Amino acid sequence: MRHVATLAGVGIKTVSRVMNEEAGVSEATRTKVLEASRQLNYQLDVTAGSLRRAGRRTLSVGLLLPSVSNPFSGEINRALEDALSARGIAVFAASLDDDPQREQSIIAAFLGRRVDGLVLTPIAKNQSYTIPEHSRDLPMVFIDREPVGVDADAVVTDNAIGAAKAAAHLLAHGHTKIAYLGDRTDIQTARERKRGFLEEIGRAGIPSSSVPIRENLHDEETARQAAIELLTSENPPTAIFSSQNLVTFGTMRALKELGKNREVALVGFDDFTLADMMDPGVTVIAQHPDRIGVRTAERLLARIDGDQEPPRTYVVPSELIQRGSGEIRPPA
Amino acid sequence: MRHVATLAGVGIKTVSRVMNEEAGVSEATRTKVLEASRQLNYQLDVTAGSLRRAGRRTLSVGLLLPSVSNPFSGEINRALEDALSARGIAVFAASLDDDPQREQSIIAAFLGRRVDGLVLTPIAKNQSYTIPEHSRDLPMVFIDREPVGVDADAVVTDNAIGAAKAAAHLLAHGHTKIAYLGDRTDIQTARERKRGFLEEIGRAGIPSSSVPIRENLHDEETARQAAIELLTSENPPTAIFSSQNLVTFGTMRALKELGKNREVALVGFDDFTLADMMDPGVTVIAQHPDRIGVRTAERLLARIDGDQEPPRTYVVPSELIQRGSGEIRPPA
DNA sequence: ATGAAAGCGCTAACAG
DNA sequence: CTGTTAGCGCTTTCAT
Repeated sequence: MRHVATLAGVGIKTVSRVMNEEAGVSEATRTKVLEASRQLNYQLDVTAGSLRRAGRRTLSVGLLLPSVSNPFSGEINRALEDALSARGIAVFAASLDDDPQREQSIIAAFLGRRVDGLVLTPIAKNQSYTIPEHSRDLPMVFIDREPVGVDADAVVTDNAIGAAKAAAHLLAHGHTKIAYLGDRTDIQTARERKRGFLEEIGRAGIPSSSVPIRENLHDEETARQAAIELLTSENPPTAIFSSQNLVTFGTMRALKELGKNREVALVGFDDFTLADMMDPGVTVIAQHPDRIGVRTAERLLARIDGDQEPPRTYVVPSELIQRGSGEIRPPA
Repeated sequence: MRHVATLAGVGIKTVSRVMNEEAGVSEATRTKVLEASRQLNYQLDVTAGSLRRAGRRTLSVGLLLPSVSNPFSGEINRALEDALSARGIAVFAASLDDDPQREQSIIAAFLGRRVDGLVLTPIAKNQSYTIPEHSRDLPMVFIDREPVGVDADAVVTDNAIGAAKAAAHLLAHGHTKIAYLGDRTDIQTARERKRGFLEEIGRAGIPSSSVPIRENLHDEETARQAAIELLTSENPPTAIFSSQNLVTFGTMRALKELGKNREVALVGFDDFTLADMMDPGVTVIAQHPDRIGVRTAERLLARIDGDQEPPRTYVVPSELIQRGSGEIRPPA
């Protein structure tokens, strides 16, 4: 920057003004500076500037995801990127893998980079989210989980309502024996989905004690086994609601293996690629990770910009997508 | 840091040494400093340090992807994260969307953050990759594309060999009329795949002029239409090789619509989730984005560490995965 | 409209 | 083994 100033024959502060597009520079000097910086291939150093910038803004935020390779996370990452890059904010993403220790060190690493904000997406099992005391005033938005011990915004899917929609849909198609296949009970969203599902079943006058429930299914294989057990029991369900993608996949496998994929109805929570290409197409309660990401970005930016409203939780509605599997009727 | 030094009753440099785990600090003072930093919730500022650090390392790298929401990109991103975080290096990822303008501004943004290296993943159509002259000596690794105009390492899949394997597989199952459905011809990898495919066909003594070829298919819908045209022509192919995921999806749709999914063989380039759940399971030439990512990280770190070897291209082998669709035999 | 000086938090270089 | 000084590239503050 000094070099540019010298070459342009102006003070260093003028160069700073031009590079930051601040007002109060005559068009003539602006041109001079721009020309000089072009000649020298000069590029403003964002990080160096952060050292003195008001509020020490680094123009970067940290994003904690289950894994950057997970499709749901990817969508959120992308939506966030789009919203934040428009403001010149870059995002550091990191994968948690449900490992509390990893979580700690990632948060520490992000704090060490003085990020302007944090987005936390603990969709899976992880319980901790121990934000260091001293960074409680860092702008933060939680996704899919109500923050505990921190005052912060959250953006969540209407898990209970979505699950209730699934139940209502199956009930409307004549099912009365609908099984619930769920994720680990220590996951808040899983509990919400179960609650919504059972409440809707209850509203239909069906005692929840008669609902086949299998929980703590954490991967395709355990889900598949649970589904097979259910489906081969003496009084098998005529429909299944699966609370999460991997559980849905496992259930699909079980149905196919047993040749029941066209007999037993299935509604899964969470959409996935090629769901419409399955046999039959899989009816799902779709979340909208893109909208979640957009809303998250909006809240994070508001907080970064000094919004002092009391934190609240924003709900992004889910959507029932009919593709065939959820419209199968029970045998007469 | 000054505060910590004062509290611990030591010089600021000693604190720096402790925080950076440098040698030459007595255990006693080390403990004192650590205790003080704990009391003050002190966390080393990585970016501030970069200002004076040898080589001005920012301990961050930039990653340009087609889109962070694309599964292939996600895998690479993840592998990179794992390898780099072990060295305390954080990664900025950004999505290109095949937009050369966006590419330019992202590179500029990364340079403005003084990243220690760049990984460029231009899997798709994008042609430009105009790296500014002055950053030619920045450590850089290209993925899936030989760098043009820059001396840099590249990590690629064995596209031609993989495609040849697909052709050989179909030939071995008795097919002689195998169609090629390909992506845009301005994409290097697409050309490579076509070449490998046709060469293998040629080796079998089949004139390439008799091979039905449809190219410049850039999404599911155009691929679907092309496949339908081919399959409803007077002399339809008995097998199809699709050069890329979206093309494979479109082809699958076409086959299903025409009720030919169990008659016409299909091998797709690139693996995808639930490929085994299709009817029939889809045989693919799988790439290994994780291995690509690992190798990329290894090269990037080597360059960052000063490796001066002449740049070269590293090939990661693809793998044929049989799932049913590729093992369909032609009608007798 | 422009610039000079100070200093952000840190590390390199050099003392001691 | 430890500390002092200088200065990285920038923005703030305050002059002019």
